[in-house]
Amino acid sequence: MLKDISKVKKENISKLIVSFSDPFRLEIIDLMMDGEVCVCDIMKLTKLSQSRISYHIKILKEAGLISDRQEGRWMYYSLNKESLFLIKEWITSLMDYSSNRKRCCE
Amino acid sequence: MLKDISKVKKENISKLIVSFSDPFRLEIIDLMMDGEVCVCDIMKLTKLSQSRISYHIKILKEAGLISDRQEGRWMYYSLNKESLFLIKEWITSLMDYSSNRKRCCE
DNA sequence: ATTATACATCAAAATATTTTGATGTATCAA
DNA sequence: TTGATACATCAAAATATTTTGATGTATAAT
Repeated sequence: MLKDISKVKKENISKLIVSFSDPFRLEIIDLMMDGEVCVCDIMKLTKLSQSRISYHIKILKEAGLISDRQEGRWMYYSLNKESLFLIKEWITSLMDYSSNRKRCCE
Repeated sequence: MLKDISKVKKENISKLIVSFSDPFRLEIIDLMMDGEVCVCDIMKLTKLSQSRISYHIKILKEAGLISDRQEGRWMYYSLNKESLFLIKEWITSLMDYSSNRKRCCE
């Protein structure tokens, strides 16, 4: 088991991964890779309804995956590199551990 | 938007990430980091019911995240490094893209 | 002040996922 | 060949997530 990644961190990871685990949210994340986006842009590009987008945005925000910035009536959303790094780190540690497997039930 | 990661690949990623996105599955994955495990081990270590474990195992397997190997009555499960690598690659590309953000709505 | 825009929030309905307990199947041991 | 073990599968119930449409709030333009 992972000993170097604390319980707290694992819970963060869990939330982050849940936030990733929806196809529409993946799509939104994908849009954000070109830079900041506002809800209006996401609407134009995805054809999802406004409240539906707001809902998914909220989940991404609560997981800490994206940041927002207000400018007048517009909200700009962008990816949080630190959160992405957390997940990457988690995956990396999984890979490291899984490379020296033992046998069980013996 | 990501251009170098194909649609097909993205759908795989989506399935992989969904398979990650459950706390019990994360726990099972965590157990697998010490090596192969059988359902009996997971039962002992997590106190989840057998069919419940089977259900989650099935999801992990269908996503391609784990492999199985039968030995008599025992099924041994282990993490698939290649799948972990796929996710890692995805995260990496997200990070690369998100480092040169543009502004939208202009 | 009034109206329009951009978005958030809410509650109800729709949908999807998970859990449970029962049953099924294959392997093994006696 | 009988019974036990290890696990898979199934259908129903429980639970959680998502969607919808309506309403709310803040900003901005007239």
